[in-house]
Amino acid sequence: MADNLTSRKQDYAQWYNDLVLKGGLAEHSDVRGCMVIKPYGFALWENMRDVLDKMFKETGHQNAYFPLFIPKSYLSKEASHVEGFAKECAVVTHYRLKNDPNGNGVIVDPEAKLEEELIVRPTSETIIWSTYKGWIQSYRDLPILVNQWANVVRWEMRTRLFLRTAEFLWQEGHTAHATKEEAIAETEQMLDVYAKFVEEYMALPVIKGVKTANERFAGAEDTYCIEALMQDGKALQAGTSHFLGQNFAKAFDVKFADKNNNVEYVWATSWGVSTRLIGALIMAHSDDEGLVMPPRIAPLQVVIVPIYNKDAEARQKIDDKANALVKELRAQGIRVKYDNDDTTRPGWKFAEYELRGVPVRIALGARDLENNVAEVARRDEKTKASVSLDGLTGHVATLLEEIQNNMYNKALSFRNENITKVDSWDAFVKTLDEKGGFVSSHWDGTPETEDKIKELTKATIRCIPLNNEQEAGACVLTGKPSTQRVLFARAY
RNA sequence: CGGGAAGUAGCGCAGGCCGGUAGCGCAUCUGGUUUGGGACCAGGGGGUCGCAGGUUCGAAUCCUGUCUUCCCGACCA
Repeated sequence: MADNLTSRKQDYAQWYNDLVLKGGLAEHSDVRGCMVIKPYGFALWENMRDVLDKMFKETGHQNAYFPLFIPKSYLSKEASHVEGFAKECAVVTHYRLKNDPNGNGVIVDPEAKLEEELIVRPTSETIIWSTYKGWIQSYRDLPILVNQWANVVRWEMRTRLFLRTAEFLWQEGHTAHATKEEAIAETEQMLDVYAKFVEEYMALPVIKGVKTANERFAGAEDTYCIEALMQDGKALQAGTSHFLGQNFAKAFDVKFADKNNNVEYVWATSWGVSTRLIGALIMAHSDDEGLVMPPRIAPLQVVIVPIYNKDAEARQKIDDKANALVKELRAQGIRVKYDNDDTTRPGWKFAEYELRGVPVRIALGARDLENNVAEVARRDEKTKASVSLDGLTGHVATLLEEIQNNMYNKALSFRNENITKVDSWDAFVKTLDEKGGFVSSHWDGTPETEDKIKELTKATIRCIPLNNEQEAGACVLTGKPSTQRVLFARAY
């Protein structure tokens, strides 16, 4: 059914919006560019957050919390950093309101102007490095491996639910190291953590790579990224991990004495993923019937729907069996709900849980009980099967894993089919226009050529894949010599 | 910030050109019948038509301003 959903073919952007809104994940707030994440959407984020948080801790990190506000002057201490963020910062200029003498509610009290204006963090490198200065004197204070879960604000011109909002939730890891090698290893390790999370939990294959100078984080020496492909053929950066060199240590004068009593600047990394991942999840897996959640992070993994009839006794039997199933499934750690709300009918519930992307649905009626079976439907393939009630719990647990794998494999084939090697300019443009996806082409290595290609095609270099095959070739635009292919795509 | 579209009941929309007591579908509430893919019958409730001015005897409708949202661009996680 879902006759009120826009199809992907009709209007991909509208389809995405419909899913977010009608799937109950989020809605627009009264504040421009900001969204309300609804309980179902937040449950998804919590699941993602919990898995990531565990992975961070397993790799030796601790959580901390730094302020929302950053003194304006801090941002300007690192030149390229300020250049990257200055245009999108919200600024706090006053600390008090007062009653409008003209009776129009409240106004900003002009006498409460801040001596130094505060910016609302667009990211926290500056406040954190000014803090780290006080934490680090000796090599024995290193490394510092800290993460924070926070909200940040970037005043975007144009926003889209989850993909780009003025305020968003994320985590930002900020680490400090004694050596360059150790910092680079940390950067790579966290990229691997992200890739593992996105692939194994979100069922979304990614390409690990390095950004070109144009696409690099403001203030980084190197930006590593994971890039994913959406169903409309556009790429989406799913996470980034930055090797910051000594840029912030120098900007904030953070030095340490090494074992030989030499004073050196500290090496830094930062890395983050945001609620944008939810946008990636939606656009990679969902279909024209609604959301499709990967079981491992789905807020609800299984829903049981009773098929009642007039017979009160039969109804009681269904309830009893369903409640027993819930108990068994919960004991297996499966997130399950028994929806015996009698104000909606089964067909309505089927459509509703499809829209919300619940991986497995179990329907249970009097007829099933007589035959000792249940109807088990899987969301990813939209198939139904009659399954014996004996051992149903085990069946469901296996099915959830199968759905997880199937979703990953589907996304992987799609991704692989949409990486196209292209060696001529005409084919490059044609591939972008007609097929989309990643275009693997030679590039002469200059920012000028990258800019020119972006201007002509709107495609950017998404990344230079890690462990990229070296191969002599000619730049797709300029014909100048090149040593490797890079991945171009139009991107979110 | 440029181009386009739109704001009328919780949601989706009609009405607007041609000013005259605000309507439809869904949802909601009550009662009943139902329940294997978004049930049916009967009855009920819900609106200062985004906001602020103006024109007019009278404005959802005409005029001016303003705010918000969506789409397409520029910018970006």
